[in-house]
Amino acid sequence: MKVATWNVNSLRVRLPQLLGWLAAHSPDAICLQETKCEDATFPAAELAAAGYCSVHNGQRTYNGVAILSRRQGSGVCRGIPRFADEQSRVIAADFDGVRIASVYVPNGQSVGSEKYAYKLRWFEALEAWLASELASHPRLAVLGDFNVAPEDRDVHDPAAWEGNVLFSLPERAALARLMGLGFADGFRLFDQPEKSFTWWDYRMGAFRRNMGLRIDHALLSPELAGRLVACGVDKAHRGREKASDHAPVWVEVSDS
DNA sequence: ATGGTAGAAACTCTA
Repeated sequence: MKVATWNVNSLRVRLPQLLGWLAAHSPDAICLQETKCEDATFPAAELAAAGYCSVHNGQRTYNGVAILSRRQGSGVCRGIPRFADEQSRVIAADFDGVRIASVYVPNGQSVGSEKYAYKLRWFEALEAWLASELASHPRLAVLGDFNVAPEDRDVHDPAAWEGNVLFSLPERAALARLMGLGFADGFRLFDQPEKSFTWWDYRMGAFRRNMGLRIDHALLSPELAGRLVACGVDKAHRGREKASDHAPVWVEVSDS
């Protein structure tokens, strides 16, 4: 079973690239973030024509998460239960005995801002929810844009980023606590190229200079981690025309 | 030096 995650930065703008990626990689499921559209304008028909079912938690202009899948999901959950949030940042569903969650953690804007405080509160709610999800779903995969680089090696220039949003210690601690529930970082279960990132700013020629951060992650419950056979980043996408500022990340889980 | 670019939407916000 191949599962991917991709912050598409507008689904309608990125639909041609998404359809191309699905045709080339044929994932069983893909988690999307920043669809930036309401459910009413979600391109379900075009995706169905490409062979994918979809579930969406959308909103106008900002945010928006979805899961596309070869087979129909069940038990769809929109948002973090019992956490009041006007922003559409979570959707989860069951696919052939695997619980998949697509998450879009708040960016946080800048350390000390109101949006940063919201990000830290949001992480606490996510952690509490995922603790109960882990207890009820042994095969749980949480994929998405976490907007946090976990370690120095996940940042092109850790000294320059130290203390900045996406790499500040409170954010890294929040992600570490969440991982402490028992999740594995799928990317680090395998040898990876040095300076592997998943996001590069559109500005200042950041991609050309590989000035990136690894902030998109695939977290696996212990049972799924034990079945993981590969994980990678499709960096090639980021160099193409009309690319998202994020590259797709994918994991391959053994079916047996 | 607080820049630069992309997207949605509506003359500005978010990332």
